[in-house]
Amino acid sequence: MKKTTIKDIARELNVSTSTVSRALRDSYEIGAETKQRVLELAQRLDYTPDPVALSLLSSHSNDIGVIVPDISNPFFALVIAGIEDVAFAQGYHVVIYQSHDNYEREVMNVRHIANRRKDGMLVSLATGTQDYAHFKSLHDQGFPIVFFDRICDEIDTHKVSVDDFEGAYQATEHLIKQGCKTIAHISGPPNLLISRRRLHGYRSALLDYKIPILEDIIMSSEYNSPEALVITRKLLSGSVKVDGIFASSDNIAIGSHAAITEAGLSMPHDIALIGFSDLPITGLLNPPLSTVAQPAFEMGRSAAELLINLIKNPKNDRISISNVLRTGLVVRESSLRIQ
Amino acid sequence: MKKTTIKDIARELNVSTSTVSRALRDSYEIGAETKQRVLELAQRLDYTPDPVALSLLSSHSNDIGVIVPDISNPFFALVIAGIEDVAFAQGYHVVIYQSHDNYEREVMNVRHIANRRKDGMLVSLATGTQDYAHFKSLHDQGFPIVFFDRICDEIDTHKVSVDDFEGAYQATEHLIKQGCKTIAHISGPPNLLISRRRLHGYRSALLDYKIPILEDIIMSSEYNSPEALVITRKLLSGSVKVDGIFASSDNIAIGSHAAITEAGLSMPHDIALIGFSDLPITGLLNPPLSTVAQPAFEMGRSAAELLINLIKNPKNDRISISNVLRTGLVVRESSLRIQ
DNA sequence: AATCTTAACGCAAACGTTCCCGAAAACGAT
DNA sequence: ATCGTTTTCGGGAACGTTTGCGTTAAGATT
Repeated sequence: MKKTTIKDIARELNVSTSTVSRALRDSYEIGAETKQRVLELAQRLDYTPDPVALSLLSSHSNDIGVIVPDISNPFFALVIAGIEDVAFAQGYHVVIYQSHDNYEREVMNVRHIANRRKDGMLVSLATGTQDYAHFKSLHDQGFPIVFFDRICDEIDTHKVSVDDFEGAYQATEHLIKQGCKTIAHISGPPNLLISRRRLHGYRSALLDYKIPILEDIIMSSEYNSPEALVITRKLLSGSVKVDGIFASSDNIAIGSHAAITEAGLSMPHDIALIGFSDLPITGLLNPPLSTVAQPAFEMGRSAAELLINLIKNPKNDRISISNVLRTGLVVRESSLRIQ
Repeated sequence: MKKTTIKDIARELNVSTSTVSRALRDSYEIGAETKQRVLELAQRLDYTPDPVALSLLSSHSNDIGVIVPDISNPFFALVIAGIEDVAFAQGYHVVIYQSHDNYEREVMNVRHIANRRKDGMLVSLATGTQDYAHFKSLHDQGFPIVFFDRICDEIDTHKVSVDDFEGAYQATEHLIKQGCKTIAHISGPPNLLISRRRLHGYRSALLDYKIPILEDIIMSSEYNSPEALVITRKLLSGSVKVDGIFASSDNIAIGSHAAITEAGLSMPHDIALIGFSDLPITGLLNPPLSTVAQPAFEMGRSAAELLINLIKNPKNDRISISNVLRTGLVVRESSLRIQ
């Protein structure tokens, strides 16, 4: 029971493969009767064109690659859902790759995507990536690339992100307005642009409200809960007594949440806590976690739209669009002191 | 700056493509000097063989496909990590597909995998799947398939799962030993084998301990938190007062956790709660969630090993291995009444 | 010197398609 | 009857590889 090919149909009908090919594509230069017979037999034999052969011939595959650090992060899972939403509608298939925040893996993923003739790629950078040559060379050859969330300034292509500065500013400002006097920040890895921008927003808010910035209570963690738990323990056992924490992501905030509870402190009374992203679980914590909503699904949609546009109009190479999505403050009990 | 092919090398060196091909594969029938020159130029031109052409020729791709309902479920993310672990080491690349618990999507994914000449596939079934024809026909043609976690009895191939019955039995028994008298169960979708097996374990435990089974407090939910939250609300507002809940998965338990907290009830005092899977977040909840540990990573490893073995030895078609992994009870505060 | 090995390489088919060029009928028009 | 037009189709190259088989020239064997 081998897969039926165009040749099988041709042989059976005593016509050439070119005729079959044309008939299947409903070409005008094939007679109505022949067309009919081909279509019928193709139907009966359950013929589907071979994507690999097509790929070899045309140098494209109708699938797009997506590289994310980690699919278990619900934020990325949601972005991917958004990507699939528009890609699917446009007939593209999306192939997911994980870098595991590892530079070498990212390079391998990029190679795989290019070698397999994917039509384009969407990428959110790995924490470890400092060198962008693997993207640069492809981009210079005209390969469509769009960055999202964890973007970089070094490559001139379309990007979609949120206003990290603004979101961080609002979160910090919110804590200030709730009466917090000593607000700590647990940042992400410093080489990630989003980490720096959120840190910047935090600093600016404190500055604007004339609150002294204490470097001792600005810590850094990877974007995951277990490490954030450890870091927060360290923060809480430090010499400075904090009454508010702005975490650079929800995963970090979840770790902090556990550390605060563990230390027997109450939220928001002893410490007000706010995260970043609005992951689905945050509302289910006890107390529910305040956060900055990030339109993950929409980000995926936008990135996919930009990419597909890039694929279909390679000429538009010149102008690079940077789509900056708006964030929204989501206040829940973990930071709500004043009703 | 096109990709360099074997032809480019051949032309440059005034040899035939076959010579280049053989030289690159270090064939004995190529002279030492020629081999040297080819290797050198290939190096300099950064030649890499085209996987698509190879695929067309040899009918395999060195990729394996993985279909899961939802990558944002940390359990599946962990399984995939396990799969990647062994696949990577054996030179295979894993391509991830999501069925979104939708039958049609699953069928599409299967088609895509078969059409792209993937070497094999690993699948955890979608909730909606009742018909297995799309797997059956491929399997009959000798295509390597291994099921994991959400397996089905209808297809005779390798499978990896945990002892759902045993895990559920232990969880229920644990609640009984903690003094719970009225234990509810929130099950998963009934057409999933794992749901039925866990339900069965629950029933058996109650039976063995001579506790009456109340059908009114056996509810069913999809495997996600938001729906479980709603279902649990309904359970709590019912006429039967429960003092223990065994949830069929951690995602369900997280929803129940939120509902219990929301209702002003305390865990484990008013209600003892236990889930299934031991997702990373469960330990960070307040109070921490008891659960049944499921060796997700190991499950992925085992499934991948079975699949790769199947790929490399197509003859072993006959005997189908069912690897049943052991579960482990993880007792945390949400169910710990007796110290 | 005639024949046999062996080493070293080229030809061409094959994988499944598409598509550019013809080319053979059929048909009117002159 | 001759000549352009359509209409309808086939041949073959191309995409990038691998591989079975044929070929050539040198060296070894008798």
